[in-house]
Amino acid sequence: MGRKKVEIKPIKDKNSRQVTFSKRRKGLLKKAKQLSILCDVDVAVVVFSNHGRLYDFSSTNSLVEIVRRYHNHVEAEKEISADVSDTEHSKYASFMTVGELLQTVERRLEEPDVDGLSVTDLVHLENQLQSALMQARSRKTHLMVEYIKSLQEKIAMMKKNREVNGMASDFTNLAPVRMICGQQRAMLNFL
Amino acid sequence: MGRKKVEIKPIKDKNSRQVTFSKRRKGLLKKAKQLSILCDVDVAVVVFSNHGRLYDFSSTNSLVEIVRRYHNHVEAEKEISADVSDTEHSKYASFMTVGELLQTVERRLEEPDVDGLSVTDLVHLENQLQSALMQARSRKTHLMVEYIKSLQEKIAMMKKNREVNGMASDFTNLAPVRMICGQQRAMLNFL
DNA sequence: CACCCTATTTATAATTT
DNA sequence: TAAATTATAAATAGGGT
Repeated sequence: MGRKKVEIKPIKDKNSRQVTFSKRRKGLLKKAKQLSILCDVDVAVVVFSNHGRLYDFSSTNSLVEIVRRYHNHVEAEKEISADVSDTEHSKYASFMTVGELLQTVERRLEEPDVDGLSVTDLVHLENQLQSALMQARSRKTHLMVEYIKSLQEKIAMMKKNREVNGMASDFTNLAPVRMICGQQRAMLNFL
Repeated sequence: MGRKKVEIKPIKDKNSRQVTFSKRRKGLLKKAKQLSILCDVDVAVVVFSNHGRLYDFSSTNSLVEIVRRYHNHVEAEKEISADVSDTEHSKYASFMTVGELLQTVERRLEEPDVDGLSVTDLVHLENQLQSALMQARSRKTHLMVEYIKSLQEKIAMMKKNREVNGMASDFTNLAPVRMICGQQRAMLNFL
């Protein structure tokens, strides 16, 4: 809607792209606000300029709230049938290790290219780093669970030895050692 | 842009509100797509109808990705000065317990009101439930850490007793029991 | 509801300042 | 280089099916 019809394809000219971005971004956020008011619904819009700047609108106080609802929605729809950690693991198993990742980053940052890294490159790197974070998040629960298991085993062995030696123990009436496994573990990961 | 100018205020008539919602939602998502293509930027839009249906657009594969970037952005801007778990705790300390919450929900759901709960009520309940989830999330790390500590203490005591009785032990050369505290704990919560 | 129709308003591309 | 203007394209309100 302007002096002439424009095709919806990437605008090459850097300058007019910036102008269009500014105008249409403003328009989009305005429309979002109108929709939320007119129809009494929750709307969130997030825009990342390719220079990393963030523009957003949210009908509720914080966008985080809508994001949470989105997550709930998505999570609720994917069956919680399988072990969450296993799912996550297979999903991210093919990514680089954190070590490899850091090496890649360092290598890239040393490249003496004209303008350094392209936006596309940076986006790719960011995604790789994010994947590594996902791995870490998944492994957190795994490691804690394993550590707990090893401690439980130690205790079991010590108790056994003690019994063999026929000694009274103050520890037998402590709360029973519950194993953490399966569903419980999936729950921990989910949280 | 229609037969007459409309004020931007909640549409009372249920029917025309639904029609407007449908039209403008479609328009908003279209604009979002155009912006992302024309200006080569990442855009995400999320709309929740007040009947809980979700409509969204994302320029990348998954909206989750943009959400992650949003979180990164926000997290990067708030100083990570204080202990994460303490921050979360104080932030949600005043909310109801999960038990109280469930009672409230049950009570509300039994109300024989005209149309049951109002949208506003449901949104409020949802937020309360979400807050409870946040509490749970924060407590997960806390509980696991406490459990680990108790196991470590048990082991320490057993070792001590054993030494008093002058008995040789296979366990003294096991990996030393490391305490999880402070920064490590904040890190676990963050992940 | 999900379309069509079309008078009008709104958004915005090109142009000027 | 950005801000204001203007001519035109696009979105959509209200009405019908």
